[in-house]
Amino acid sequence: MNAPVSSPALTKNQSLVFDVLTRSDAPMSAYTILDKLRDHGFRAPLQVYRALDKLLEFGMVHRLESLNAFVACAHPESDCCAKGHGHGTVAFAICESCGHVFEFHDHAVDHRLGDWAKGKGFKPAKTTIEIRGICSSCAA
Amino acid sequence: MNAPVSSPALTKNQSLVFDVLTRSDAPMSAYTILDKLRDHGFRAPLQVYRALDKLLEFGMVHRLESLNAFVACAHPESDCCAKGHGHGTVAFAICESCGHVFEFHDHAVDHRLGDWAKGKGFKPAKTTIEIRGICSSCAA
DNA sequence: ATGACACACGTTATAGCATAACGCAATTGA
DNA sequence: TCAATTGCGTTATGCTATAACGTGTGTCAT
Ligand SMILES: [Zn+2]
Ligand SMILES: [Zn+2]
Ligand SMILES: [Zn+2]
Ligand SMILES: [Zn+2]
Repeated sequence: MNAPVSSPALTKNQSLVFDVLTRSDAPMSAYTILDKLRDHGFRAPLQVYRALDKLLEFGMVHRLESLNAFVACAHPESDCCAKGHGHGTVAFAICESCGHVFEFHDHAVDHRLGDWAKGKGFKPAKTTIEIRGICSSCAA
Repeated sequence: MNAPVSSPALTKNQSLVFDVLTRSDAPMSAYTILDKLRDHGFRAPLQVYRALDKLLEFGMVHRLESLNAFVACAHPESDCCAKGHGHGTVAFAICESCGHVFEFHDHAVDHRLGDWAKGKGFKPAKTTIEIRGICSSCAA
């Protein structure tokens, strides 16, 4: 199993941003994070974006492209092969009702897309998989 | 095979936007489209966004979430099952060097994600699959 | 120590993406 | 004729992200 890219001690700003994201039960935009952190001295978007850049680099946070928002990494226990983000592509299911995000990894999908790329000579750098829909709780 | 949602005759604005997208060999942002159409009387972003909304609804255009940009639909011939967008999820491979977008459909991926959703009781509404990377031409 | 460098930080300004809200005109169908 | 619908144009606004500047701090080789 590959290790994460790196995970040095977080700076103050990085910790603050990560804590806010971890406590949230839904994705947050950079500006929402900013508002949550004004009491802690945050004044400008760049303070958030710079922290997010690092957290993304460390694999501790994910960006949801279809929402322009961010979530703390939350692999389910079963995704042993994706621990630390050292391997494979992560997929997200996003409930449009409650906002909850399910993060998972699927080998078959991963390999299948990899095969397509190989067949075309396409070199993947980053793959985005996001399913928008309604979660079981909200559908009930 | 399912038919497209609908494809009535396009209005003038819709045709203009679609033509610009069709002629382009790379995705375009709404504002880039706007600039291309100033000579045709376009003055405001809404004119573009309203046309895009309809074209998306007709399945003639796709939005690339990871780029905040749009492409004309371009199924390869082999994707017989995805013609007209009546079935399945479309995936995109986006070259970060030349900007070219490859659109394709993969049953296995589609079904695999569907199975995950079924297992979780999640009702998918729209699925985004985008591979950012380098195409074979650019890697050579 | 001193200088060079890397890196996090703070601030201001700007760029880029998207929609709200208003009103008008043409079309359609009762 | 009279709604109801749809497309259109305009102005204003909001949300997302980065450029460019300078400051402070720690590390490390000289
Ligand atoms: Zn994760
Ligand atoms: Zn839900
Ligand atoms: Zn298509
Ligand atoms: Zn290329």
